[in-house]
Order: sequence, then C-alpha cells, then structure tokens
Amino acid sequence: MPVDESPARPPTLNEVAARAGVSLKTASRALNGEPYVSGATERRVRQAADELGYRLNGLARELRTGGTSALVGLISGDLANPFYSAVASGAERELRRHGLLLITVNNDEDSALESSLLSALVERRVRALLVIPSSGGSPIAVGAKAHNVPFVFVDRPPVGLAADSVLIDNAGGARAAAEHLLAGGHRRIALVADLVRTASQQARISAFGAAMRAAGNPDWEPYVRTDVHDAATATRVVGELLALPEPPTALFTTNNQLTIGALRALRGHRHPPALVGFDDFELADVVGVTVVAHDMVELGRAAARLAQERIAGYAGPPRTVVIPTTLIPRGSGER
Amino acid sequence: MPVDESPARPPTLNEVAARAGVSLKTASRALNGEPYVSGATERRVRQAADELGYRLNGLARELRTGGTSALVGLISGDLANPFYSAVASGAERELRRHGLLLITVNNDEDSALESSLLSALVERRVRALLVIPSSGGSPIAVGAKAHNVPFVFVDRPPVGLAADSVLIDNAGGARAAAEHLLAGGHRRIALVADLVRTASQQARISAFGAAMRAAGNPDWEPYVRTDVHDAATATRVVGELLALPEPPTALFTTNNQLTIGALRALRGHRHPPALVGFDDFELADVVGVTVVAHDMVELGRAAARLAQERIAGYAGPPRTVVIPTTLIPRGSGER
DNA sequence: CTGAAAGCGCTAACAC
DNA sequence: GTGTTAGCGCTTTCAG
Repeated sequence: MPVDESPARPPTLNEVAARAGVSLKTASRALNGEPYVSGATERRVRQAADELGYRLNGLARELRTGGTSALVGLISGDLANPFYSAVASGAERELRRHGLLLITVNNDEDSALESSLLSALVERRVRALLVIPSSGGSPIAVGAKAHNVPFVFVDRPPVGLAADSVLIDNAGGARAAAEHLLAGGHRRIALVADLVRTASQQARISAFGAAMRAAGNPDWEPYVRTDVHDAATATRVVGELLALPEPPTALFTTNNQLTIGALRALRGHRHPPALVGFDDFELADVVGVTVVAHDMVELGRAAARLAQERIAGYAGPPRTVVIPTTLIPRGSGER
Repeated sequence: MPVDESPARPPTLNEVAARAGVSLKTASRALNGEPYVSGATERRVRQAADELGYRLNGLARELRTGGTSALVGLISGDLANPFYSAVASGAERELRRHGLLLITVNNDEDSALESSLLSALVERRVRALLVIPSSGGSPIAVGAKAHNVPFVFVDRPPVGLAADSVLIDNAGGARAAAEHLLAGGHRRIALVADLVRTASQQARISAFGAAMRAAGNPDWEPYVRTDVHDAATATRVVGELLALPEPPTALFTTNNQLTIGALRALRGHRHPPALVGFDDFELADVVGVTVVAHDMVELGRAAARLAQERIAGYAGPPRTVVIPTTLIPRGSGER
C-alpha cells in the first residue's frame, strides 16, 4: 500500500535502492528488467519503488544514454485545420508504434515564429522533425541542414535542397480537375488558389494552367484569383466572380478551406457554377461536392515512417514519397 | 561563417568555452544573457557558439534545474476528430504564450493504452497533463492523484475525485435542444447518443430525458439509441429509426460525428425528421443544421490556462470552468 | 567580472 | 549476481 503523501520532490532511484537495501545500480537493473538480478532482489526493489511512488526520470536517462529524447516534433499550421490535424493524427499513430512521442507546434503561418519553434524543439533534442513549412523558401529549409536532426518535409518541399519529403500528387490532381471540367464542356473556369508562395499551391496552379493550355482554352485566364488564404475570403472572392458580367461557369478551388468558402458563396444560387475542390473534406459527400481526394492521414504516416527510418540509422540519399490523388465525382463538378 | 560539417555529436558548452578561451561557467553566463559578463567576452563566446553550431541541450538544463521539462501533455482521442483537434489547437496556442510545448497522444479510446501513455508522459517529466479520458471511470483518474503532476480534465470529469476541469454546459445544451424540438410541436423525438460511459454523454442524455419528463412527454422513450460511437453506425441507426412503422418526427444527436452520420441517413428523404445536433461543425451552416454550439478551441485554451496556473504555483482547491452553449437555428431543427 | 568544484538522476564500464 | 566509479551537459554554489 502506498504510504507517502505525494512529496514535493519525486523520489529518486537512489532512494528506492536505499529502501530496498541494495545498491543504486542493482535497483536500476531490477526496474529495467535486465538479466542477472535475482528474483528476490527484483521483487524487493519493485516493492520499494511502488511504496515510494517512484517514476523513472526520463530526462536523466536520456541525458545519460546519448542526449537525445524519444520525441519527434511536428511544425505545422493550426491544428484546427483538418488538413494539419489529419497529418498529425497519422504521424502520431505511426510514431507510437516505435515508442516515440509527437510534439505538435503551430507556426501560425509565420516563418519567424517557425524558426524560433524550430530552435525550441532542437534544444529539446527531438530525434526528428516533421515540417509543413509556412512557405517553401522559409528559413526552416536553410536551418534544416545545420541542425543535426533528420527533417521530413510534408506537402511542401524545400527549395534548392534535397531532403526527405512526402508530397501529394498536386500536379496530377490539378490536371485531373482541369480535364474533368473541360470534359464537361466548360471554358470559363475560375481558379481560386491559396498563397502562391507555397510549393504545393504553385504545383496545383501551374498544372491547372498547363491543362488549359493543352486544351487550347485561354478563357480561364481572367478568372484567376490567388493568395486567397481563408474560407471567408474565398466566399467574398467567389461572390465577386459570380457577380461579373460574364461569370465563370465552373470553379476550381485549390484546398479544402477555399472549397468550403466557395460553397457558402454558392448557397442559394439558382444556377451555381460547377465546382471541383482539391482536398476531400467531411460532409463533401452529403453536400455533393466533387473533389480531388487524397489520404491526408497517410501523408502523416508516411512522413513518420521516413523519420523513423532515419532515426533507426538509414543514411542513404533523401527520399520522396508521393501520395496519389483520386477525383471523386459527387455532382458539383458534373453540372 | 560556419565551418564544421554537421558533426555526429552536437557540440557542448564546454567546447564553446574552450574555443572562446573562457571557462565553462563564463560561457554559460554569456549565452544566457546573465549580468556580470563583459561585452567583449560575451561577443567572443557568442561567436564561438555560432562557429560550432552550438545548441543548448535542454535535457541537461532541465535535469539540472529541477528535473522538469517545459512540456505539457494532452491525452485525447484521435486528432482526426475535429473536437479533439480543436481542443489541441486552443491548448497549444495558450501554452506557447508561456513558453510551454504541447505533446499530443492518442488514447485510441482504450483505457489500458491510456494508462501506459500517461506513464510515458510522466516519465518525461511533463509539467502538467490535459486529459480527455476515454471513460469517466478510467484508471487515469485514479492515477492522477498519485503522480505528482497537475492534471486538468477536459470535457469529462473524473468520478469521485475533485480535480481541475473544463466542461461544456452539457445539461444546459441538451435541455435547450429538447425544449427547442418540443416547442416545434414534436413528441416522438429520437435520441442518438455516443458511449454512455463518458460523463459528458451521460449529462446530455439525462438532461434531455429530464426536459422530456418536465414537458410530460413520454413518447420519446422508444427512440433512445445509445453507445453509437461513430458516424457510420449513426447512419445505420438513424436509417433503422426512420424505417420504423411509426418513425420519430425529430432527432437529437449528441455529438458532431453522430450528427454527420445522421445527415447521411437523411439524404434524399422526402420528409426528413427535424434534427438538432450537439457540437457545431464545419459546413453546418451550408447544410442548414441546427446545432448546440460551443467554443471547442476555448475549451482547450481554458484547460491550458488552468494547467499553467498550477505550474505557476497556484495551490488552491480544484476549479471547474464551464463553457456555455448556444443553440443556433439553421433550418433542420425548425421543420 | 570570472573560475573551480559539485551534483541533478541516471546508466555504462568495470570490478568483485 | 552485485557494487563502485565515472560522467552525460548543464547550472548552482562559493571563491577569487
């Protein structure tokens, strides 16, 4: 039966050893299940530990065993965005399988903050870092090499730097969306995109444009709207597009937030334009939105896997995993 | 200009001191911006640190300064669920203001796993723990007292144990939903609820029942369905309810996942029953779903605040913060 | 202003 | 099987 009231300072291994009447090292061996400890001794030590409410000090152990922790960091945007939280979910699951813990920090889409968070995590001696950078050219990419920590870039590869990355097939997905709308007979197709400075947005935008050019359709060009960064702005921008004298007959939104914003603008419209969105989202099936879907949880899982392999010692050249996309027709893209 | 290729072992403060030609302690003072260091010395040390690519070892510092980290743990269900990720988002933001980092772990709704994760976090000497327990009576509540770490319970208070908690006004919200539907003239009102073993579900269910009794309406009783734990099951259960010879004319779903599942079942129904859902969710406005809304991000923020105050030394009695709810009529609850 | 010594709690070597 | 000694990288005494 536990006796002590929770003390101000947690008990140390030394105290456990003293109580069990053995040496420090023997206590250590017993609690770590190492061989060469007699059963009786082990039992005595365990009991002493229980009585004292002893908990191993992971900090001390990690310092001693090499100065690295069992922690992996994830630097991303706000977890309230389902894209980031899906990645976090997949990463956490995979890491847990290897006894690693995930620290999540929010860069607030600000690269200065991102750098300082990076420092904080490196100081804590995380074993690896998963990063969804606030921008492709962000200082984080530069810092990555300097810190002696494996980096895995998610969704947005660093510019001018080979590194482990997990990417979505942005070009393929955007092309599929473009071709789907073109096949539906559309010509005046609006493109509503997020911050152009991120590599993933760039890839989507340029692949979309390429598909239009390949089809010999220049009519989309007046309807490009970029750097639309949240749902509310998307609602406004789409509203403006629809109010044009010659409004677009179709819409391609390049991420889930923009698609949702667009939906708000389309509500109650008698003849809404066709809509295809990049990223699947909850309720897209109920609302009937055609999307370019991909497995966001798998994105996180794959990133964690690459990180884990680096931790386990893989020292080969950087690898890139590409997550495929699928166009799911649900009505909005087929009208 | 940095010279070294990233070395296998990160440089230590000792090496920085040697390079700068000062003692260990002086280097420490210089880098920590302590007073009583001459400007010239400080500059020399900083330069040496830069050249070596020196990064403070947070593990060692924390061990020396008291064996606690700057980490706060959050044990919850899968972050892919927007409820949990919203809480994580709010908590992370608030903690960051105080220089604390958030470690998120997923209990997979399994209390055995939850206990082991708890141990892992305590061993890492987290400064506080935010917990959304997998169940009210889970062992975590018992363990909480034993560990010498501040606990904050989110959404689900422990049974038989006073502890810092942040709760949603479950009873008030459920009552509002019930009264709203009753005021609409409904009598045969179905209740679709999640796992009864969680305190929050219990509160919602019993307040709903109490409101029905208060209104003298027993007609809801045949339509109670509990322990519906995911959207897919909710879809099936609601489908079954609607197929009854005398189907309910209204539906109350007790969390976001169940509401979404219900929506799938209602799709394409000519005369869908009225629907009120607990928890707001993305696109609820577009789909026109009446909900009992509350600020989930604030839930996390409030929890982090309580934790931070404990860390800062507050030693008073446990406190409970209740987050209010608002019923937002959007159409589905008014038909 | 600067330095030497001690030690946070633990584990790795090497005795016994 | 068990104990002793050292030391992970840092900060905290306490002397200069």
